[in-house]
Amino acid sequence: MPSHHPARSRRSTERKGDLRERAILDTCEALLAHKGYNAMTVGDIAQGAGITRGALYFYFGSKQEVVVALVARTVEQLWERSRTTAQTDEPRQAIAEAMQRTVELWNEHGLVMRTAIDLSLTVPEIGELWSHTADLFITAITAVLERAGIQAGTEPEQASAMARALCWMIERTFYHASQESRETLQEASATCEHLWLISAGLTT
Amino acid sequence: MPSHHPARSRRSTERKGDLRERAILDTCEALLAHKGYNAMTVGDIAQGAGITRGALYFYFGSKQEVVVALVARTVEQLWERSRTTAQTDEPRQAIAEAMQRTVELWNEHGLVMRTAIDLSLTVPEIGELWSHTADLFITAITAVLERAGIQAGTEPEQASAMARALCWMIERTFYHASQESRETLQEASATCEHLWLISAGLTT
DNA sequence: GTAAAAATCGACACCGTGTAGACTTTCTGG
DNA sequence: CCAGAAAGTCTACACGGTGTCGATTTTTAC
Repeated sequence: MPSHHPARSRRSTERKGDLRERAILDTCEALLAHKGYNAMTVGDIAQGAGITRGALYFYFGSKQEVVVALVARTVEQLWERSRTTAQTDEPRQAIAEAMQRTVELWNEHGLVMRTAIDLSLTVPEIGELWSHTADLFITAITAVLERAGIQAGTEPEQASAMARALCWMIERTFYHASQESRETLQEASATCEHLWLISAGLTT
Repeated sequence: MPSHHPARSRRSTERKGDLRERAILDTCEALLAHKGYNAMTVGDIAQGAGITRGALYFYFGSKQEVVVALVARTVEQLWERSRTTAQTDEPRQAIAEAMQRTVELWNEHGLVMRTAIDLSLTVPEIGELWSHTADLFITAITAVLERAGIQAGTEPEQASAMARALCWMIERTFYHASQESRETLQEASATCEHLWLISAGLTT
């Protein structure tokens, strides 16, 4: 089994299998888009990637593992991006920028993100990945709220709990809106931004 | 096939099948609780209800249909209850009462509600049922916001859109919290209530 | 150029689904 | 009360998807 390349980044020339592995994930993403998780069969993925089922099992142990890898690939991009994004001090601006970034995220990766959310329950690995991602957002929102003067702490009416609720609001709102259209998503974003601003007491 | 009893309420003595039908749904609910939807097999349900797979297919056409019926049964209770609940004019009180009712709802039916949410995508019938339920909530929240002075309308920063976002916030927050404990749910409720109050401009 | 490692294939066993047909139990009306 | 119909139940089967295995071919490394 390939996978798990922790430190061997540039060992020898790229294995042929690495190509296939990517082809499998790409196919999986495409199939997910117009068949959905349940309808998508291991045979479909293999066929799309140009190999047989038997060969696919050389790379991944199951359909679930394929999807876990796909989610991991996407989510790592998210982490990467959020790490390299400039942090603004001014809360109003920070909120606007965060929402803008989130819209882009969902425009680009909405499908995989929705899949991740849907499978969080049934596939523990994905649940892990997604809850870690959510934690990053919650931490960021908490920081903005505190900077805007909301009392720090974990009690129900303090920054931490509020940030969590706002995170879920954004997740769910974007989840639904991203199934519609870009315009819907943009409007949903405006609404969320507005509610975030109000919650932070920044409406004067 | 039984089911579809629109107006024949008290026709003859209760059919034996009605008993079985309820037994099937009860078993399904129980299995859902400690095996989850995917792990639960039609054979499991039949066994739990004291019949064979073949007999179960007399009542329901598939596992999905069983779960749809279970969700429908639960959701009808919700509708029933929300219809018979007193409406309060004073916004602050209306919000407090709504949140209290919602906590009770999730305490009693959390499992089925989470299942409904999870399957909304894959089972259109359930998606229908749940989105209708959400609409009831959104309408109610919208009314409260307007009464509290938020401008009516469907633009991103007006009552309707805000209500939708708040509804998703509550749904998702309760979804997660109800998996933990009653205390967590109660705290989550307090946070949501706080955010709802702030959004309605009722914090003076 | 060759031997080990990587990749691929086809066949198989297993399990869950849904259907069919025969059989039994329960109701209903004369 | 009893015969025919309706309701309920069962066993057996066919199908489709999953995951495994051993044999075989291709690629890579020295």
